[in-house]
Amino acid sequence: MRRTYLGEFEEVVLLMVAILDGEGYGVTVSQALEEHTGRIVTFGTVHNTLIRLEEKGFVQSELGGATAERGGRRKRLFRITALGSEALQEIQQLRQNLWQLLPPHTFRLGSV
Amino acid sequence: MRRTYLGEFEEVVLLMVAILDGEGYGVTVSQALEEHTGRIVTFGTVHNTLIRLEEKGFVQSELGGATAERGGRRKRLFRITALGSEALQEIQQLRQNLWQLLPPHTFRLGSV
DNA sequence: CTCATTTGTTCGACAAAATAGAAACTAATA
DNA sequence: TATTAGTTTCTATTTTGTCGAACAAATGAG
Repeated sequence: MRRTYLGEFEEVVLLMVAILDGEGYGVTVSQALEEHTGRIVTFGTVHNTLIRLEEKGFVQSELGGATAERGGRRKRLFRITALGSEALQEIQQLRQNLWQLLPPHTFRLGSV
Repeated sequence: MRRTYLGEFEEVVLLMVAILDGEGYGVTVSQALEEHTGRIVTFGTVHNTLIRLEEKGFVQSELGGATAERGGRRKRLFRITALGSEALQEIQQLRQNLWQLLPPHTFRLGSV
């Protein structure tokens, strides 16, 4: 099946990583996700997705240095790769094109 | 997993159904898909997705009348429902908002 | 110095979606 | 009426999406 596409959730998470611009890790991504999309998911969910994105080469991660804050394990910070932003652009472009092709009445009230 | 979101592929297929404007069924949707996205999938793949979309209430189907063509079983024609077009708009709107938040340098050459 | 607490990460499991391939139907026509 | 082209449906497998809990490290309190 050799898929290379971005899944639905993967895409949103990738977008969040890009938005967080280097400050993204399990916790911040979950928060941003909730804040911007209203979607609530567990860390595990986010982290698994992050790992899968990394396997696909869409993000890169590294352990952050020791924090100054109280307690806490070292963060694994994620950032988007060139491949990742290409994938994002590609899929967005494709959808944009498809939207152009929609018959105008599709979104009139009471279309069904 | 109690999902209500549109999956990645589901969304593209839903878009195709809307574009085909009442003429969409297994074969035409696969063709349109290939034509517009370059993505090649089997009828079975498309049909399964169509059925799932119908279960979710995003499309509606009915059997077409007897064809005049050489043979062939009656077609099951699909069209998008109001709920379907709402879902489409909602997810597109959300992504549009997220794109606004992307830091400008995300798409500069050599960003990684 | 050691240990409970805090803040994170990772693992294991499983449901749903994506996908392929082939079987089963159906109706027009030779 | 047997053939056959055009479609739908069934079955099986891989990926994604999702959760819950186990595990790990840094710090401050005693």
